[in-house]
Amino acid sequence: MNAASDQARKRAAFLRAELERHNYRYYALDDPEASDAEYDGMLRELEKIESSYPHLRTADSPTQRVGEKPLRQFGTVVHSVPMLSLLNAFSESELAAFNRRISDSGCAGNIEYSAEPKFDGLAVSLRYENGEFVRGATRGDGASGEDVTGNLRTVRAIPLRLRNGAPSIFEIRGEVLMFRAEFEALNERQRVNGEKEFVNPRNAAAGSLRQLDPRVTAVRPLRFFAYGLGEVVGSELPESHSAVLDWLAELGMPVSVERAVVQGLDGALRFYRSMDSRRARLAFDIDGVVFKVNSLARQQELGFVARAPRFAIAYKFAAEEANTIITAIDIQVGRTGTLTPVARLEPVFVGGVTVTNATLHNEDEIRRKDLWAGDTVIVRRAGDVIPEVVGVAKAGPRKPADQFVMPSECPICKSAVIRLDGEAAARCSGGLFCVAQRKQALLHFASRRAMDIEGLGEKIVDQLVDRKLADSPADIYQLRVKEIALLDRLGDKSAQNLIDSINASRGRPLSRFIFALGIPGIGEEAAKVLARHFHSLDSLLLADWSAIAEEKKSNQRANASRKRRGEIAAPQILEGIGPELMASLEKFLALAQNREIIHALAESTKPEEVIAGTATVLAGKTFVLTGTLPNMARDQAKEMIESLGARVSSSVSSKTDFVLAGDLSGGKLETARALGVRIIDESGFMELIGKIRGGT
DNA sequence: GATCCTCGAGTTCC
DNA sequence: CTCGAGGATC
Repeated sequence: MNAASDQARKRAAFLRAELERHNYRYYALDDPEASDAEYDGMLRELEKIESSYPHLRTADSPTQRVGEKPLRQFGTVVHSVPMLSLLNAFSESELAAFNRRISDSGCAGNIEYSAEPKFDGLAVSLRYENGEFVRGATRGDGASGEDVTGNLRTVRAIPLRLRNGAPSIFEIRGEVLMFRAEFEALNERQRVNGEKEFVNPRNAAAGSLRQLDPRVTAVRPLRFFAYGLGEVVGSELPESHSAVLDWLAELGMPVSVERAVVQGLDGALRFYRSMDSRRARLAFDIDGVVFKVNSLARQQELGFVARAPRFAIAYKFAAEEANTIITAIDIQVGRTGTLTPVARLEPVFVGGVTVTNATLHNEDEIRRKDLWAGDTVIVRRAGDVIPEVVGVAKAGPRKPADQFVMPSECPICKSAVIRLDGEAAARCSGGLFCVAQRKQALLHFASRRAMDIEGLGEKIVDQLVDRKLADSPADIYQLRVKEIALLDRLGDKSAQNLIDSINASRGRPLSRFIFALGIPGIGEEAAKVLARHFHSLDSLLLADWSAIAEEKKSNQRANASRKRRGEIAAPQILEGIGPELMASLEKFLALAQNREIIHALAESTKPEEVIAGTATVLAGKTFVLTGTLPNMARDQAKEMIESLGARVSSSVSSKTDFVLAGDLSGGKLETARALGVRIIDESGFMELIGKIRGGT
């Protein structure tokens, strides 16, 4: 090796070490030593050396952070140790309950917790082999995520090489996020370049990390903080979680300086309050704090529930509230003619998004909260998603016209508005005469759970109805490519796609067809019951409702006496369909207009009739689903359960046999725990059905 | 007649 | 997700 090359090698090694040291000071210690210009100077010098002596270029060189070639799509990484989710607490009493559960499991005195802020970013896993960063992945469903190594390589807060003493295999779990100030600056650049701005730092971080082109990620100001470990080979673990964090910091990982060790519930509450009050002054968004039992030995004893550790909890901050002005209270007309008042709001940024509309449910609700147009109101995002008007912060001018009055005629079709005694909702009496109801009926017909016609959304339905191309669902099947292609923003290609999906919807199961008709009170469940009972559309149309009502009554009486004698009850006729729903069916099916539509639809769609015969492996069991399952869609799970003869219900009660949980928190789980209902996760479910199938 | 359980309907934003 | 109302049950 010649002298020049040897010198270059030394210089390159020096520059690399210096650059990583500056990254460390900047991102991990928040104590920069070099100026940006000095840093850039060193980086350019290193690039020059590496281009003159390509063999000196190493994978962990800071020059490799600029971003590789764009990918077609991300690969999948199976996490060697699953990335779990956390139990949540939303109130002091829930946190106290968590603390009590830990004490009750045999822990005398105050429990020591490691406390950290809960970053509002994206969880990722970083894998280091012999100290070198080799792979990074998103959390995904916890079991496997997307391979975003190329993107994470560009994040300067993530060391490409750990300091000496790193275990041979070392997986670090942490959060990728964006600082608020850097997010603002990014948005400013986006604005200047005429590109789309991001709503909040979280979305910006998520969007940047999921870029297929790492060169884009490279110019986004992403940060990283570590908070835990995955797979570790080649080293003993420290005794406590706080020691793990200290260890990560020593190895050069950014770890939040806000971390602390607290004693017992009181200490935890103090930490929570202090973070809550300092929240606005932090450089980044947090949505709560996380407490973990500090002793790793105790953690191991406590183990896991479903997919969350029992030793940790996220105590979330109360939903953020904001004040804004109601500019107007409008009326929306639903599928069944329900008139729903909606508050139009002066756009306000709350809970991470800009809110402009909020439902006010009904007239009584408006009276109860005493809302007038022009009032300044408090808005929050209830249950994390749906905007809710909490109440009046300051009354507006309140001119007589500002008070909400439910109109006496439908704002769309001018038909009379009727509010039945004891009902909360006011309804337009126009039926299919009302354009709004016709449009909603079409949308419902095409919706995913009904006939599932992809591409037939609001925009298209509006135009089809306004241009008199379709009045009822039956007309959809008569549409021609030529007609659709004339609609705004639709060419021949999209028109053909729409026709294809309309054709694909022919022959759907009878239950979907019945549901799609949109008979008041007949939802998915009732539609299934009807399909199973009548088997065909013809027999449903011929049904003699008063006879069925009679038969049902006598069946119920017979069952009651069987029960008294301790016998097993016979299956109930049309279970869940009582007098009201029968009346609704009778009325709907008697209308000549509806019958015409149904006959025309039956002609073009030929719904698949139901052949009797049911599986019974899980007969009589009731399941409730909650959260997202790692490997199957909710609907899939539901179908599977039903095909095995069990029922899927939407809320947990003492009659529930199993709660199949994907996530680890939420009302359904709380109820299930309180009632002692068995909670299983996806793998538990697979085991269960395997066992039952195998055992019978 | 009361109570518990379930389902249906409406809803927001990206 | 939440509310309200219908249905089942005692």
